[in-house]
Amino acid sequence: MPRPLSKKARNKAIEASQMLIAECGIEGFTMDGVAKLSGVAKTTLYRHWNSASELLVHALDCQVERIPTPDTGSLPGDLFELFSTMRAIINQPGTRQLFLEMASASARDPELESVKEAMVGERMRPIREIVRRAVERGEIPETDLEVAAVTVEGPFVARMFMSSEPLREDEVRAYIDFIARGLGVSSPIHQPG
Amino acid sequence: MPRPLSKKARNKAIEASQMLIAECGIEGFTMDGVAKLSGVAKTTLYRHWNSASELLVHALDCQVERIPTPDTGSLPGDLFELFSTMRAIINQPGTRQLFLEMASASARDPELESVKEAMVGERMRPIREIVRRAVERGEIPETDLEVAAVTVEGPFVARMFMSSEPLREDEVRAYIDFIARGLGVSSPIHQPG
Amino acid sequence: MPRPLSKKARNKAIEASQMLIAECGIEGFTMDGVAKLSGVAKTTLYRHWNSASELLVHALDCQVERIPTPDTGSLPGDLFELFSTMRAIINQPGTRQLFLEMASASARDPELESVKEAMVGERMRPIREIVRRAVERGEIPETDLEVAAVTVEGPFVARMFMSSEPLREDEVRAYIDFIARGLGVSSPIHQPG
Amino acid sequence: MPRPLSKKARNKAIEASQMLIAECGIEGFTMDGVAKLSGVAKTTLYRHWNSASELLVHALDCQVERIPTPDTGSLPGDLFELFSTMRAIINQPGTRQLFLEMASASARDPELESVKEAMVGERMRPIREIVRRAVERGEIPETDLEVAAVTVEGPFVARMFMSSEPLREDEVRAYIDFIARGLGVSSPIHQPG
DNA sequence: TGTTAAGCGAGACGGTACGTCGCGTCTTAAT
DNA sequence: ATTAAGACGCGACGTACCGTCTCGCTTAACA
Repeated sequence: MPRPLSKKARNKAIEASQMLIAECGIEGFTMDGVAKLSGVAKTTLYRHWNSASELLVHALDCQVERIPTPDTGSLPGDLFELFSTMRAIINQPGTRQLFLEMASASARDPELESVKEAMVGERMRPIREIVRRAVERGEIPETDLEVAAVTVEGPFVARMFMSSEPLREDEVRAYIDFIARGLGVSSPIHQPG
Repeated sequence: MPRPLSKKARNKAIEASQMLIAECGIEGFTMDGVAKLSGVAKTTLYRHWNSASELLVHALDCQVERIPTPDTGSLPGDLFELFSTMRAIINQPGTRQLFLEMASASARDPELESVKEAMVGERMRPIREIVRRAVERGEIPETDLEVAAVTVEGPFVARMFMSSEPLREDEVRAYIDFIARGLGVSSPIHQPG
Repeated sequence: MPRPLSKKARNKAIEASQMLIAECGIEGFTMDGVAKLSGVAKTTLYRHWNSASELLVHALDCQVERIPTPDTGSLPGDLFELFSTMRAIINQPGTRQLFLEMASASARDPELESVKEAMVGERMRPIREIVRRAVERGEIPETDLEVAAVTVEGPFVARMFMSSEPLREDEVRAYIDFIARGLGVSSPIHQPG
Repeated sequence: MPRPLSKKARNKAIEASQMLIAECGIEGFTMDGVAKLSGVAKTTLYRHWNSASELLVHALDCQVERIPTPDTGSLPGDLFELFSTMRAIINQPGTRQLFLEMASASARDPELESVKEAMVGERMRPIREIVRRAVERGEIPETDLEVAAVTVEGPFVARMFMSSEPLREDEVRAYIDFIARGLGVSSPIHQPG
């Protein structure tokens, strides 16, 4: 019966958060700052998000684009398509920070686990889908989808985790070659030179 | 010309820092905390390190475990050996969190980047060595060592990133199977079915 | 033409206010608290009273106990009777605190002055009456009733102000002896020694 | 060994508090306000005083002058002297508030009890002294000093408690007459018109 | 006997102050 | 002259009430 949490306040807050992050970096992100910049009262911010880092994560999350699941008919094709998109996104400023931020925040605060779950799930959904279809097509042997998803995304996650350098296309190709072989796919796409 | 900065204070501070990190995580690391725990005055801490994160970095840096590089004669054997050690380390309570926090902290604070680099590098060194030897033995075709290291590490990093469940041995085996195939190894240690 | 402000809500609010004050003191009195405890919406509270202190005042005002004026035929007898009742009230847990908080709150907030006036007035009325009758009986010389009331009340107020110890009966007797002499009464009820 | 709480900060804070109270009333007294006005950090304020009301009480306390103990040779004389001074002080703005504030604060917070004790004790010391000397001189019969002090100050405390009107000289005279008779002193000072 | 304007519950909202925590600097006394 | 101890200015944190607002729902007086 009462008013629901207003989308207006919510959006103003998120927008202000993103502006603040853009201007001052993650370091400069502040609840007081967001409140002042957005015109949304601090109290209200805390009504919508439980902590500063929760809003931070959310604001970053909203900046990251959704990835469509490609369907080229072959596993390597799908992977190449997917990771090309992914590469563009990962190389956007802030994306890497989002993932790392979120990972550590959720490790610290169990309440954030579900948020992370959703975010990670959303990002990893296409991979699972691609692998599932490849199995259905008989392109690769039956596998535990979960393990497969982890192995497929593995190199990308590791790369992101370890280096802040932008991901190059040739790296993507190399990873896909590797993954395809690992999954036992018949014809890798590898096109040298 | 007066007394130089004392090593005693320095060591007490580092030790206390490590204890604090172990107990409370990176989040719980505090100059006041270190001062109180170590008995070294805050003034002194700032004389030795210029900021909180500098000391944090240093303390973590001193803590990076040297993982011995196994040498069983076969790539899968080496990997299994290595990741068994790794698994023990990763499954220690707090390790996962430390890694994740490290990651996000370093994304925020460029000063931390160097330590993360060191921690990551230390983990990567044995992998590079193992792959290099496998190539020398003719067990696998020539590869870019850097890419290989990332692909090998990949599933483990991704697993750690995604799930807080302890890593099981059978998962390690599955990942190694996958990696071995991905690297083009002739005879994997373990055939499914 | 529409519906008038409902007495039901009004009464629930007042009752809840009194409960809140009884439990948490004036300090603990809160519009949110009253709303929650009474089930009356904050909106409604503000429709009935213009501010928190207005409701507080009203609730306290409704609570002022009517102390019966004793009539034993002698001034000391009347006083003893009156202050025995008073003693019982003052020694109730919370009463002292309520009075003191009332006093300071009214010093801060002029809106509360009127309630305090009411509370004080109600306490003074029997005293004035008792003294008036004593004068009529010729028991004591003519006096300014206002001054007399203050002097009679004096020791009890001061006692309450200074000490949180419960008021003992022998103290009451001592004060009454003193007061009776001060008022010039012929035969005190109680000779020391 | 470390720096003691600095008197400079302390004094600046008290002064600012008094200015704030003078300008905005007790209602307008605020820790943030004091911090801003004084240039003393809020943290430091809380290092010196445990709460806003503790500083408030202290600041008010510092505004109240110390009362010298008169020694005219007779009880009524001493009382008249004392209460004339007292009257001047009580009629100063803030004094009444101080007493009431302090009383309720100490009733609420046991930690303040000692502060109140000190303040009240300081104020009541002259009364006890005066009565003690009157007993020594044989001017009045032996009495329990504590009870005597309460009865003497009674009317004044009650007056202060009950009314915010300034205390008039004729009231003081009336109270002293009353007190003198109550204590059984031989020759009241009463000088009609 | 509807109609309808107001009362009502729930609680979100913009504010302001609270009291706490960590940072990095400073001051003091004691080695 | 370095140290231990810790006070200091700063500024963010997350919480508590305030008094206002916006919702649907209910209800009593009028038409």
